[in-house]
Amino acid sequence: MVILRKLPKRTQGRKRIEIKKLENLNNKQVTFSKRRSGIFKKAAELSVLCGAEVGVIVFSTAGKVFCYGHPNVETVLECYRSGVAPSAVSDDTAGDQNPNRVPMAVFNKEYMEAIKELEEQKRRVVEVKEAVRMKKMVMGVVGGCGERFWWEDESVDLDVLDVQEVEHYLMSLEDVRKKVAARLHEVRILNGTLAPGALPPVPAVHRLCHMPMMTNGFGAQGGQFGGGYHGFGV
Amino acid sequence: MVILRKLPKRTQGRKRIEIKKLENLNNKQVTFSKRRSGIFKKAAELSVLCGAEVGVIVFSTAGKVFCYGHPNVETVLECYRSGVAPSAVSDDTAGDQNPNRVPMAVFNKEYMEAIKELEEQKRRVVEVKEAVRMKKMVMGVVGGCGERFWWEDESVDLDVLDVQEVEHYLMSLEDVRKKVAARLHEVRILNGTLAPGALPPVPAVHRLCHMPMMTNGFGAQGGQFGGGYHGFGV
DNA sequence: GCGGCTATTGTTAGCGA
DNA sequence: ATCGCTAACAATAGCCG
Repeated sequence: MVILRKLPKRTQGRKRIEIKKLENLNNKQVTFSKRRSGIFKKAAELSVLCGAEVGVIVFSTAGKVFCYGHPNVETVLECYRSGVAPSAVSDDTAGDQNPNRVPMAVFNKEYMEAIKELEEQKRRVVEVKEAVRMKKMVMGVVGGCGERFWWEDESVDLDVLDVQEVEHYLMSLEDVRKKVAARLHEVRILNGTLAPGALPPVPAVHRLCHMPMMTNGFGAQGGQFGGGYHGFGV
Repeated sequence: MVILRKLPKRTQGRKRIEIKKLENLNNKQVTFSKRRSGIFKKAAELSVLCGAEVGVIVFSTAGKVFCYGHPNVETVLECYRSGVAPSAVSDDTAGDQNPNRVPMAVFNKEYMEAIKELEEQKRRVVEVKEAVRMKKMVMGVVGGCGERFWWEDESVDLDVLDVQEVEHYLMSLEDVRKKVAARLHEVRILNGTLAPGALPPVPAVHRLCHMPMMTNGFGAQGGQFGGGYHGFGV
């Protein structure tokens, strides 16, 4: 006969806590991390279950920002500011919902965006030129890719890539970054511009307020989920 | 002796559901309402427990907007947009954390803007093409660029290589990498490939900010929370 | 639409590595 | 800071008003 002995509890298990400021720093950080991802998960589920657009922004006391958004944070924020529902812009998965859902509005919205974009292009010409120059330079270290940066290639479509491919893509990106970083270091040293430890000043080259569009590659059109989650670290 | 009889179950209780688009309209609406308030409550708890600033925006498929924010939505959004850390101004509970975060906020703001711009380069290539095509169609005339776009012309001066430009692209590259990493993380979370509590592969974040508050409550029992919640139809 | 009701699933506090 | 574990707690699916 097998004797079953009650094993001593390995943990106390969850305990109820009051909803008040956590004083213990470590505890607070752990809780922040767990609950934050919990909220993001909930947000993702809500967007999938109900076809809702969701945007979540969280600032930690340490000053870090975390955000989640479906289809992506910027789109949701922009829609909030403009008062235009994201669904009117691109999402069309809800065909069963409201078939005659103001197609005109959709058209108008896209049209407006197209016009805006076109106008932006003019101002962007200068920047593109700079990009071309950069390409020439970077190709020296990265290896020629023809007329464009390889990451600008249309064939690079995140939606189609499976996880492994994305991982590879990631590593490649990191690799390129390192190479460029190395190249930059060389240039700076040669120029005597190098300032140890100093963060590079960002030229106020790009200042445009580009209207977020649903064509975003990180959005979710491809799969059943969309949504982007990211934080910005220094 | 008291005889306990098992009463017939009054309800089936909760049932597990798949996280996929709810087809039943009524069901979807109910779920949307319940889960939405659930998220708001979670957000409120997070802000109280961890002193975090949280902003949540939700669009229903019907086009209604609901939001919650601590201290309030606008503040959080403004913070996000500007990259300014309110915590540096008002709340100082985190003084032990990161004394030198204010100057970074300024840097981050410009950095973010620059990054956003580059992030869209890939998409823009396609858009530029379309824009040019549109122009041709609409105007019926075009200043011939041959097979290439004017901005691809070799005559573009390559001699001037500004270090700042290199730095800019370097940072942009890094960000692209982060974005991809974030996307991968998202896919993994939704696929269940990643543990629920897992954090993004990216050293997530930074943008500084912080500043508590809150006004109403959704889960705000006892007026312990502040935070603002409101929705408005479109 | 909202709120109440369970039975059940899902989340997470506390601990350790 | 993240990860796994586990028991306890909290959210909620499906119903009924």
